[in-house]
Amino acid sequence: MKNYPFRKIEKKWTAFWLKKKVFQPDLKKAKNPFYNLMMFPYPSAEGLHVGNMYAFTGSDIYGRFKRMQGCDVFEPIGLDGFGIHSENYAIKIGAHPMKQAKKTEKNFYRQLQMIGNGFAWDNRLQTYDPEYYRWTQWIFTELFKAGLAFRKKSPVNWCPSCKTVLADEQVISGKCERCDSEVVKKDLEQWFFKTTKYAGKLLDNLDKLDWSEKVKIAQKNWIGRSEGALIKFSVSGLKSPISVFTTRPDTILGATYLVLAPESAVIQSLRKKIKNWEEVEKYIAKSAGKSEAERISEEREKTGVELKGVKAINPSNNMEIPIWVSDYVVAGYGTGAIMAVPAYDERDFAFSEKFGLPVVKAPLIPKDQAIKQTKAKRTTEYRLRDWLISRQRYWGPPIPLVYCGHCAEALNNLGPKRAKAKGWSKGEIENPGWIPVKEKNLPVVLPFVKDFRPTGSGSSPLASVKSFYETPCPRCGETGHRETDVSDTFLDSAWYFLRYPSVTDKKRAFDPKLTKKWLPVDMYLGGAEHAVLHLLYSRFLTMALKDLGYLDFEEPFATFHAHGLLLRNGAKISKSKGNVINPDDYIKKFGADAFRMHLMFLGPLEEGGDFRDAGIVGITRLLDRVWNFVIHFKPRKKKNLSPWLHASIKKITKNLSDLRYNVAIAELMIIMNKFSEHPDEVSKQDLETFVLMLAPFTPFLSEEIWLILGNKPSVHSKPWPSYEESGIESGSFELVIQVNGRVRDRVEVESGIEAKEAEKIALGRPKVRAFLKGSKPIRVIFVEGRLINIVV
RNA sequence: GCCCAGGUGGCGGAAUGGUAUACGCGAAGGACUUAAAAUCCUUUGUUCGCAAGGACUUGUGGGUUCGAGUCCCACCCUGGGCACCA
Repeated sequence: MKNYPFRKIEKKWTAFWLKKKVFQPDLKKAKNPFYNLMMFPYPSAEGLHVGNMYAFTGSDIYGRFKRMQGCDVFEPIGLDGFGIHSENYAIKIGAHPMKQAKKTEKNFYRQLQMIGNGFAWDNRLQTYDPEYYRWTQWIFTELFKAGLAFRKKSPVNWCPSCKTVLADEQVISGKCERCDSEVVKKDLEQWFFKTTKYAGKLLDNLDKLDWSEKVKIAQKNWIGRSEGALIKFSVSGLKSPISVFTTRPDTILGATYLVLAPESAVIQSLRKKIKNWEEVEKYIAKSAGKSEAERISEEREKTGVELKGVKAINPSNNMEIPIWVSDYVVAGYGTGAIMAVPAYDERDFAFSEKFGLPVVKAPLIPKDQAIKQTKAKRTTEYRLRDWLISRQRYWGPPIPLVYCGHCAEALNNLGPKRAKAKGWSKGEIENPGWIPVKEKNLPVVLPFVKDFRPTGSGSSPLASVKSFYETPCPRCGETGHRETDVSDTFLDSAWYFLRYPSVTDKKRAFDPKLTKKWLPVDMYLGGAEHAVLHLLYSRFLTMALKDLGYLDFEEPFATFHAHGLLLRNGAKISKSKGNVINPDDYIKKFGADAFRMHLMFLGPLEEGGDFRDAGIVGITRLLDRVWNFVIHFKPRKKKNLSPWLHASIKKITKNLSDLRYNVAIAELMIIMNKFSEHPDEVSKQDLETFVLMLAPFTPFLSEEIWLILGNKPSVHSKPWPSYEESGIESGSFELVIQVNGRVRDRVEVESGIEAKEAEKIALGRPKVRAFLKGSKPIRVIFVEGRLINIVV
């Protein structure tokens, strides 16, 4: 038995496919478009991670399956090369990210070529390419003009190690998503995208999406809808009352004090009345300096200070109640103020215990009445925050806005109404002095800056490049000052799937005709870790672009499936554990086909798998057997498909649709085992059917043996084998005979036999008689084509 | 604490309420070989038995059912997500 010559074969077909553009659909003429998307990688200089290959292979198999089912499959790939990840790596090795990007790009595309995916190479894109980020910036200006991008000073997440602010979604359990450092709160003025505007839609649409359930649930929790009411508590001597948000207006009789978040503006307005102001101020300052982790690490031991000298009135019973400040109340949620009901809320109870406050178990009153009585307003609150989009870093698309003092003044003189009439955009009016760069002047090119490292000063390295920031105002032409922050990498990846079909379009971000034809994405496969990052941002951006009239759909991904985590010997794969797998080594040693198939055989794609080197020989054995069987194959007279194969086709087809590739591979092994047992009974059609079903898993080998069998390439554009239900039925089956639910005997019988006949056969069997011991059956259950159960 | 997913041989894992342990790895024995590798054949859940055959077995304990890995209840464990969001 020979080993199949994978090196030769893989080289040969890579060149052939490229030359013939087998996997490059005609995007304009395609009749049956199917957009098969996988999450594009962040290219690190270490090269393609085995986890990437696991995900890409899983996605590619599906794409190949759909292609054989008659779809024009579009399977693009690109590089998400802008951002902190690439930049931090460049810093580490002392290279410049701009130069480093070119190197990693070459290496990545080399590797992506090797793994045997059917990529549409003509449509690849890189987020750091000015031809790409030109349109990322255009999206920014469009959102800005529509009032969906705005500047705001607020306490934001700051990563001291990455020296930049981060979005809420990028803080994982109080730590930076990229470097794992503890994130602190800083009061800074930053750019945001108004994701909260779409909170309701982002949540409601989830029910309509065909997505992995766990991802939908993660998004649901992250958006976090709460139905409740705003209740006003008046404060003596204060004009405006304190408004609190509660989901439990029915508990209001038990509200014995109010609590304000330390950042609450209400505290400042009460300043003159507060007798212990110094103490209060000290507390506010102390909690401002705390990191998220610190607040949590104190084991939720409650802290706080009473605002002495001020009292609020509970509108339900007109009782005077004290007001406290405590950091257990979150500033950015609701109104940043709560009514504390220690009798019905654990957290309030803990606070009361600590400070000796009364716990009044007052009766509950019906919600509606409570709302009426207190003249409260029903509202819905979301946990979701606006997307903090600016970054004080170098390696990203410059935010395409210019600050102009003259325009700020002009706007002030005009007033908002006249400004609007004169054609000032919503964004310009709401963010005085900020003017978007005109479309024709995009991209704002990221200049080459020698010292690109983050400064830590709260501004990006671009802030020290005069030739960059000094620029004429796009509106009035006077000297303006460019925004020197760049945008979040996640903005690049929030729209890349829109760009793929239109990569060659120099005039628009995306061609309307191509977009209509190919989008939304038909099948998206990627990691569940992006549930509230990339997947949420993409949905937001699609909704925003739809409202701006650029798209006619509001959900970007019709179907999304999350693949599981690839482990190694039961442990997570990480550099620190030293168990990193380099796909290059395995491809060199076993071939891309064997490596692909091995990865897919480890377990169900959506559940992940445990990579063990030992197991790969099982796959190479199979492929060697297939190879030798084909090269020695001499078809006998028999031409038709063997009847037993119908059931196999059915199983494999179903398993591919369900992404249960491991089971499909097992079935392919069973077919090969049967071929080996009775080689003389294998018809040419049998073998070809097998090769067709093998093709999505082992594209190179399959193409070669397809040719050896006398067919023209490419096997990958041939129709998927069909089966007939009638072909699955055979003349007989094995009847299982149970006595009291336990299997006692089995016997081959004619298919289609009926209950009475089966009973007669069963009762005639000596084994069954032995178990019956002469007693008569009280009940007989017959399952057609399967079993008979005799109950005594 | 809350919300998901899961717990099946030595290991990865199969199983529309109907033959549990498919397929693969590993292991043991044999064939070929001077020998080894490769390959091929046989065996391989536990246990009692010389055997025929029996008993037990899908995290634990209950339940529904003629029949439960699968459905229901309670609990234990593992992995993931959220975490003072009122």
